Amino acid sequence: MPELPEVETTMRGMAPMLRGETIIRAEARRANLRIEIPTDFADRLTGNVCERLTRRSKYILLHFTDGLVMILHLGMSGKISLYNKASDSLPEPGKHDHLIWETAGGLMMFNDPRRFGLVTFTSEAELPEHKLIRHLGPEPLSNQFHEARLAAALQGKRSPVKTILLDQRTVSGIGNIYACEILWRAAIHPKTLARDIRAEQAADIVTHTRDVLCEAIEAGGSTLKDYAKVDGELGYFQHQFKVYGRAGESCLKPNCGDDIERIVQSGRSSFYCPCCQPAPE
DNA sequence: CGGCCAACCTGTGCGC
DNA sequence: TGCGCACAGGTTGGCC
Repeated sequence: MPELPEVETTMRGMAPMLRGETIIRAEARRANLRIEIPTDFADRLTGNVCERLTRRSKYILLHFTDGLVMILHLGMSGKISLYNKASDSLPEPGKHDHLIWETAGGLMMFNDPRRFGLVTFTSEAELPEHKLIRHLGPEPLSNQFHEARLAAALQGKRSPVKTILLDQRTVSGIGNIYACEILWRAAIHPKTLARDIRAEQAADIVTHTRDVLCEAIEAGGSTLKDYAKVDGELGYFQHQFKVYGRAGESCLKPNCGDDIERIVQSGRSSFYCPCCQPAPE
């Protein structure tokens, strides 16, 4: 489900309830998600103090004072629910609430119907070389992601440019929705072969990647304000997409208005404007 | 190595 | 109302 902006928003939403707080109770309500849930899930967390939260690509990282790092991925359908003990009524966990952890002031649940999400542990020292982390490419909002780097990744590749953007080794955190949004903004057809992308187009992709992700994070941040008062469900927020999911509707570029089309590329939907993003020969 | 596809799961919405 | 199918925002292992 969530791509970088949703994961960032989720992490920011969790932080106030967790930062500097001791986990007083934790529970794993099933043995596995996409991978096995550590059997010592509750033991490793209980009594531990969460020092800070960070995000790497689509992974949320909880850093504890004893050097433990909890790696959380929301998969396709993962959500975090937050409950403030002072103001919210605490619910009974439902069918898809797989993980629960609690501080003095709050309770959090990880809900994931499709179970493509995961939770695992590592240590601060081993984190950079962790199997799930080490292959990840640059963060799209960091200065490690730039035109030359993208151009190098596109160089000579026969895959469509969209496939390269979805490859987390190229740049980490872009998913199907934002790949569509980026290519629409950059006026590049999703089927364009990576090797045919010109230098200025690569530069456009970098710019539009930053813009669209930043705008979405801002939109998520404003959603968060509404959540602050009530029982919160993090991991999903309504953002206005310009092209994703708009098949048959009008292109929103000024003076265009052509109908958005949907095609399938390696099993995933791509949405594009046939006028603004002309097909490669 | 490059590139494609199935597989992992459940839920939802649609056409008949 | 029920049934079957298509589809959903991620990742990875296996195959050619």
